[in-house]
Amino acid sequence: MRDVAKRAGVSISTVSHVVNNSRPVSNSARQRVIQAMDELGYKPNALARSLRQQKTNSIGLIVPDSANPFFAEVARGIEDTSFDQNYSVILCNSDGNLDKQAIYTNLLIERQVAGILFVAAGVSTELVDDLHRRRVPLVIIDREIPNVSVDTVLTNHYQGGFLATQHLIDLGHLRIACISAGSELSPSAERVTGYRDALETSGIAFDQSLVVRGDFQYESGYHAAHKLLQKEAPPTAVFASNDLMAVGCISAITESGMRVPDQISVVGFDDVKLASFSNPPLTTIAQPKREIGELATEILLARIQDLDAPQRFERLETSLIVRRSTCKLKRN
Amino acid sequence: MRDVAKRAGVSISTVSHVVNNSRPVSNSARQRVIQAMDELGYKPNALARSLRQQKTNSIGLIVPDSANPFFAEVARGIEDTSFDQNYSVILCNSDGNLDKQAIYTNLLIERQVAGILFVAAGVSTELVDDLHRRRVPLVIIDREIPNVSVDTVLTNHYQGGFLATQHLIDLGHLRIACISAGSELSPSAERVTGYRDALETSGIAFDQSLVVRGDFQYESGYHAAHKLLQKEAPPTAVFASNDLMAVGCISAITESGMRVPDQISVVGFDDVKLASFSNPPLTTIAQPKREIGELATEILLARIQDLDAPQRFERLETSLIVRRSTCKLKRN
DNA sequence: GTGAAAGCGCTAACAC
DNA sequence: GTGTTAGCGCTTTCAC
Repeated sequence: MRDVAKRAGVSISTVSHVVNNSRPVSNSARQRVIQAMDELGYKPNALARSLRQQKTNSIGLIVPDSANPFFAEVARGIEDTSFDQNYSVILCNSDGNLDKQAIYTNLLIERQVAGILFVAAGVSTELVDDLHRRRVPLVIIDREIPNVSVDTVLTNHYQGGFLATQHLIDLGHLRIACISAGSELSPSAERVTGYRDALETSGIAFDQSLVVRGDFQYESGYHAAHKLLQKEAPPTAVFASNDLMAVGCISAITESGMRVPDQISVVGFDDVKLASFSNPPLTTIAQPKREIGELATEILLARIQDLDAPQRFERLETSLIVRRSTCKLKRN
Repeated sequence: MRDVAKRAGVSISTVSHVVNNSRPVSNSARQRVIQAMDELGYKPNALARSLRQQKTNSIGLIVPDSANPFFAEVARGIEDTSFDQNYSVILCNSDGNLDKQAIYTNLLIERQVAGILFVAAGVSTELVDDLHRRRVPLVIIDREIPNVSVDTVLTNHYQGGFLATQHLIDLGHLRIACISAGSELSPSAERVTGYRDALETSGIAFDQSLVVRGDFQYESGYHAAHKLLQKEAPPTAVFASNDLMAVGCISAITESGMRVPDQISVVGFDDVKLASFSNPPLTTIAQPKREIGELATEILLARIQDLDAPQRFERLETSLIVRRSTCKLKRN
C-alpha cells in the first residue's frame, strides 16, 4: 500500500479510501491510485485489516466428518451462504473426538474467527459457556444441548423416526427392526424414540432385541442387517436411522439371497442424493440439508451482528419420501 | 498480552517468549506469566502474529464441489494432513466456474494463505503464472496443466480407463459403451482415451455412438444409460468414468427391467465407499483418494518451505477392483 | 535473563 | 478533498 501511495503520489490514507470507498476522493487521484494498484498488482492484506478492525471474515466449521454425504451437503449450504456474504470458512473435522474438537475450537479462537458452527458435535456445556464468556458467536447444528441458551438449527428427528415407522406400520408390518447409532446422543436417539412411539401408538409392543446399534456408516448397516437376519424370527421391515446404513443393510439382505422390498422393507433417513439411485431406490425421511446449512449460517451472521439478540431455536420438519424399498407386507 | 504482562509484572516481550519458548526465561517469571495467562484466559492472536511474521498457517483448498464423494474424500486427506502439520484449511467450492475460482483465488491471496491446493480445476495458464509471480505456492490435484511447471498430483487416468475396458474385453464383451464427462478436460478425457486404446489394442473398432457424455453426477449416468438402451443394438457393457454415474447407470438399467450384470456389465471409476455397498457391488477402478490428498498437502508444505525446489509431478497408479457388476458375456 | 522500541499493513480519528 | 498520526497484538532486534 505504501508503494501504491508513493507511485500514485498520494497519501497512504487516500489509497485506503479508494480501496474501501470510505470517503470521497477526487477523480484524478482515484485514477492514479487505481492505475498504480494494478501496475503493482496490489492486493490488500486482509490480516492487517482484520487486526486493525478487530473483526475477521472467517467462520469456523466443525463437523464430525466432512466426507459423510449428509455433513458434506450441509457444509455446502454453509460454504455457499458464507461466500455470498463475503465470509470464508475454515473446515475442521472432529471425528467425533472431544479433544480434537477442543483443539480446533482453540485454534479457531486464536485465528479470531467471527463465529463458529458446530455440526452434530457433542458440545459440552463448559465449552459453550467458555465460548459465551469469550463472546464468540456460535450456532449448533443437528444436535440439542440441554439447559444451554445457544442458537440451534436441527430437524425434528423424532417426527422423522415416527413417520418412517408409521409408514412401515401402514404397510402392515409388525416386526419392524431399527438400526440406531451413537448412544444417548440426540439425533439418533430421537429418531429411535419416534420409532418406538409409533410402534406403541399402534399397539405394537416394542422389542429391544429388534434394535441394533450402528454408527451411521455403510458397514455398520451391513453388519446390523446380518445380525437381524440371523434371528429366529427376522423382521419384515427395517428402519435404519440414516441412508448409508439403509444402503448397507440392503446390501447385506440382497447378498443373503433375500429381496428388498418383497421380503424385507427398508426405510432410511436423510434423503442423501444416493437415495434416489440406490437399487431399489430408497424410501426415506428427507431432511432439508442445504437449508439447514443456509439457515444456520444466516443465524450465525446475524448473531455476529448482534451478540445480544434473543436466542434462536429452529426445528425443521422432515418428510417421508416413498420410493421402492418398501412395500406391503406379504402374508404367508 | 499487554494485560498478561502487567498482571505477571514482566515485560511484554517476556510474555511472548514464554508463549513461544523463544528464549530462556527464569522459572519464577515463567510461572507468573503462565498463571496470569490462564487467569485471564489469554489466547494469542494469530492474526497479529502472522502479520508480524509475514506467514500464516492457513492453506486454501479449491474444489469443484466438496459434496461430491470423490472430492470429499480427497479433501479429508488434505484436512487431516494439514491439521497434523498445524495448518488450517479454508474451503472453497468453485462449481467448476472459472470466475468463482478467480474470486476465491483473490480472496485467498488477500487472506495471505501460505499456499493453495487446486483440485480438478481448469486452472488457466495465466492464473498459474500470476500465482507464480506473486510467489504463492500451489499444487494442482487431479488435472494436468500443459506447458506449465507446477507441482502436480494425479492418478493415471489413462491406465484406469484402459484397465476397466480391458476387464470388460476379457469377459468377452464387444459392444462396450462409455459414459464420459466434461469436455477435453483431462481427467475424463484420459479415461476415455484409455478406453479407446484398450478397444483398439484388442482389435475392436471404436464406435463414437457408444460414448455418451455425462457430468460426473448420478443423474447424468442415469440419463446416459437410457440413451444407450434405446439404441438398436444396445451395448452389453458400460464403462462409466466415475462411480456416481455407474450407479446412476445401474439404476436406469434395473428400472428398465434388465439385470446387471447378467444382461449388462457396468464398471465405474474412483472406488468411492458406496461402490462396495451398491447393488450389485460395483466393479471399479480404485484411485487412492486419501493418499492423493495427503501427498498433495505434503508437497504443498514442502513447497512453502522452499519455493525454489524442483517441480514435482506425481502420477499415482490405479487398480481394478472386481466386484459383482460385471460378468462374462452370455452369448445367445 | 530482561526490557524498550520499532514495525508488520492497515484504518480511523483528527487536523487542515 | 487530502494528509498525518496512532495503534490493532504480536515478534524481533538491540541494548543492558
